[in-house]
Amino acid sequence: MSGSRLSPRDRYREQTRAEIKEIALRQLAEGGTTAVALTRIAKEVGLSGPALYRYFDSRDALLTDLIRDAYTDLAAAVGAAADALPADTSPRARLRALAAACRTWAVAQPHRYLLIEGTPVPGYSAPPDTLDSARAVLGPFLPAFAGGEPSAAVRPVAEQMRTWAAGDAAVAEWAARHVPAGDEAVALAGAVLAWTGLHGVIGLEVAGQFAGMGHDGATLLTAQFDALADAFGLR
Amino acid sequence: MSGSRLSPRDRYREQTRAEIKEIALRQLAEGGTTAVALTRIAKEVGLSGPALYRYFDSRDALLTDLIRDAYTDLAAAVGAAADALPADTSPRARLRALAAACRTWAVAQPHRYLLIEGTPVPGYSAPPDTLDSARAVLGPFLPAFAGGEPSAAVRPVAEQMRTWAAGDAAVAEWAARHVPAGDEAVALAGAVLAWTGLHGVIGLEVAGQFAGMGHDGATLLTAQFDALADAFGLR
DNA sequence: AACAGTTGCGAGCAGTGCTCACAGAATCGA
DNA sequence: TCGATTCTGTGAGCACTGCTCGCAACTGTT
Repeated sequence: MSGSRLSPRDRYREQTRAEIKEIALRQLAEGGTTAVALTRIAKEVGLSGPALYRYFDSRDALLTDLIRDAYTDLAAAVGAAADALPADTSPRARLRALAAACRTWAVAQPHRYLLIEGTPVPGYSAPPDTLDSARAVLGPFLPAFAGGEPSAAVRPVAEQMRTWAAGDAAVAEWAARHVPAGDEAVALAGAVLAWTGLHGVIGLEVAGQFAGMGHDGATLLTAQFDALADAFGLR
Repeated sequence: MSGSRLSPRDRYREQTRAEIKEIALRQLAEGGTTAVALTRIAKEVGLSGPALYRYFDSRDALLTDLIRDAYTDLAAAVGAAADALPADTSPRARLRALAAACRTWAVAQPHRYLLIEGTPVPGYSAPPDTLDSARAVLGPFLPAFAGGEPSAAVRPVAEQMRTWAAGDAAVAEWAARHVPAGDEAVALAGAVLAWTGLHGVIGLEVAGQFAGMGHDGATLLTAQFDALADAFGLR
């Protein structure tokens, strides 16, 4: 109970865990989810098969850890982009910047984006903190929509958000932390539409669907978000 | 060389091929792509392991066939929805109807949507006719944007489409078939944005990301497409 | 020095995709 | 009708996967 916060044994343990995850990440980048093979990881790290199970309960546990890491990493990237903006940035410019940050992160490491937002792994069940992570990513988008005046097109969504926030305390608290009172429903609607807009462009681009076509994700994204800003009457 | 268009042998062959695909589809629905196991398919169809390779060159060949089927099926659904519309349908209503048809198809069989638009299978390379299939799905969207007047937000996309169509004859021909001359660039921009809009909502919904949240895909989709119609000045 | 906890290994099980050599049946040509 | 060719199916086998078990060794503490 005295002094040392981490025994040397635990230190070593964390180190090899990190090494395992690093190799797994490389395999993921090279061949997708199914290419993450415990046996090959073990061989590469200098261990032999079953020894890996001393560090991860199962292959799914490893992947879950990678998913969690990817989420927090993406949230950090978006958060950093938000913090880098001057205080007087227009909502429209803010949306553009955040969306671009999101896309840049995803395009730089497609496999990690596919890991968190792509096809769910066959049997896997999402870790409970996934919702929190998703909220952490979308949080910086919320204030951009505060004070927005939704057009007729997106007003039904805002209406739906109102009943959602009323029923889900965690969501209401999350919205309240980013947005002045009264604007929650509109901001939530904006965030959700930003989410789908992001995924629409990034998801297709990352999956390689734009390959050989004459359009790139960047202009599509800014167009999408400019249109979204228009729909919310943002300057 | 006379009469019969299909020898009894070929008939039987096509029949078992269909049976194999049917079972594969069921396995896909139950456990995702990785759950499609040739061995179990063989057992279920009453054959023994290697016999399946008389009908499909490899597991990838089977999946490719399923992908092709899903694409043509989706294209047929969208096409049918387009044909069912009265001639005087407004562009906005047309967009809504087509988007809804697309989503209905996807939500009814999520696994098949994930198969065509989800995470690419590890090593697999898309069949060359995938592009044609994607165009077949999006074709009915094109005429809705003819005569549209793109706002500043989406104008850059239209500009990009112009150079794209100029460089890709197949795309130009495809656009010309659905839209009067002169409107190609705008219509292409609309179609591509419709594509990303569709995938943004449907992809997330089908992947189960909306589970436990207070919003449903239908209102999100119509909102997205209403906003898109606004961005193109459609009535 | 003795004890417990941790870490690692080898063998083994069940499952996967896939290849091979071989046997039987269906089909076609003479 | 007979013979040859093609097609279809089988069992054995290879290499790989995730994962479990029992046993040995090594570490840190008492």
